[in-house]
Amino acid sequence: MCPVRLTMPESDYPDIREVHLFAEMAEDSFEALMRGAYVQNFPPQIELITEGEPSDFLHVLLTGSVDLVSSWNGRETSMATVRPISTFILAATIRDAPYLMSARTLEKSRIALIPSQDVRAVFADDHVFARAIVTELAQCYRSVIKSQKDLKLRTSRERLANYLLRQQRRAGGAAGFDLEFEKRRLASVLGMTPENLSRAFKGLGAYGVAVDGTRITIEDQQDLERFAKSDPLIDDHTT
Amino acid sequence: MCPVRLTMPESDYPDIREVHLFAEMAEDSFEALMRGAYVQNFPPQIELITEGEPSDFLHVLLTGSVDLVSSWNGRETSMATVRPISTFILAATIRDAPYLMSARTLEKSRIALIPSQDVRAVFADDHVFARAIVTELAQCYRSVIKSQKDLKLRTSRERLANYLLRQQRRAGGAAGFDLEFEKRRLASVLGMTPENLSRAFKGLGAYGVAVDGTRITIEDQQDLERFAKSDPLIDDHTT
DNA sequence: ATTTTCCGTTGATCCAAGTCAAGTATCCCA
DNA sequence: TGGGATACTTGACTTGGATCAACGGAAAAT
Repeated sequence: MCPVRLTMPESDYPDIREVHLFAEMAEDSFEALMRGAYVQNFPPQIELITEGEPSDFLHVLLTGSVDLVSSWNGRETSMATVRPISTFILAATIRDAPYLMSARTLEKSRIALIPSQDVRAVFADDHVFARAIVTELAQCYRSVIKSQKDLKLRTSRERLANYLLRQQRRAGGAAGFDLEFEKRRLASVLGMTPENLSRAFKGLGAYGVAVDGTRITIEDQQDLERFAKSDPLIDDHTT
Repeated sequence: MCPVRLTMPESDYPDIREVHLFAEMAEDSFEALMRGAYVQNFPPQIELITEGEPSDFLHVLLTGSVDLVSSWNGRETSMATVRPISTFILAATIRDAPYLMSARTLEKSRIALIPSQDVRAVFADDHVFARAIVTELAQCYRSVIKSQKDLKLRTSRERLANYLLRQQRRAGGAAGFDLEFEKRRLASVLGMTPENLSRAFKGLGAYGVAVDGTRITIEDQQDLERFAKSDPLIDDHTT
């Protein structure tokens, strides 16, 4: 059960380099970051960081998946899911402020930990890295705004319809595809209860959505699109 | 009715310098920014920028107030209210991406417009400015996350209770204070209808909240706080 | 002063979504 | 292979919040 801690093997460097944040930076700044970094393997369902605690490391998810959740007054909600390869809790690292979300592994995950102070030091040194951080943060900001609009402007059924279309696209665009995670978490991400998600799926049956376990088939693409009314200013998470 | 456009008078420099974003940067970078900048006076209820359009200027609100709203499928919601002196739509400027929100003056407002390309140019040149942008963006990001948690984890009455406590604090902490804007917009900010806001206020009467027009009096501070269960990870917008 | 307009409140009703409870399916593991 | 979790679904019910319509009051306009 106990995670194994080791210094970063150089074989991981290329993977990390692929992340936007580190792609363009100078080689020696990159190595300065990597020197202080660790890699750890975590089992599923481990709480990596806890809401409210101070942030000491920038995390880079190499393999596996991580759920970012927040809670208040006994309620809990899933804010986002992190997939490889990408960083998380960059904003807390930068501001040296407490985490606003807890992070929990969903499956066995391999995660690189870069000391926050190193990130800040290299930031001051390397223009290109600074620029990348700004771009990344602006991107994160815009993503949350989109998700906020989704929440405030749409009903749960509309959110699900748009989610399915986005997921379909990510899966390659075919009529049939699989959900990327279990329904209870999908419900939480979409801001509803599992029971309601079931009913929302059923409600979308009228627009040609067929569900079999985690397998989704969109039988009438146009009909669903007409219902969903996707909008790049909400649903396109690449800009 | 027509806004008057003029190059930035130097008398405005000190005001803008006060904004975190510009406070620490080198004098000549600051002046490089100001040289290309304009100041305009706008009447109330003018749409300054429109959701979906490309972003050409970073805006700095000098006096007045601006509402940031988003809409979809005929519905509209208020995402935030900007108060002087602060910038808005920084993320769109940085990413050179379309606005995700429209901006509309609420009252007569004086606004500085800094060409986005100048911001990006000075950014590359001035470490300190780059650092300030990162800090600002991280702050914005964390603000939206907090607001997202507020929305997903609380009922409308709980959101109102916490809003009142925040507003009370901002107004100096006395038991009596004024709402900073009209109720219909407050409703939209809190993600509910005006009718429901009325009822939420009435519901908070049981916890010692008295309402007279825009004047709020918190008669039993402890009782309201017990109900609101404020949490710095949601309600403290300074970290 | 009187009309107009707009904001806020209230009541009645409706709809979406959460809750509770039970039942089914599936997967894991002994 | 047979429990025993656990996830998912379904139904009945409750609740929160939206909608619609009407009304009161204050400010602006005539």
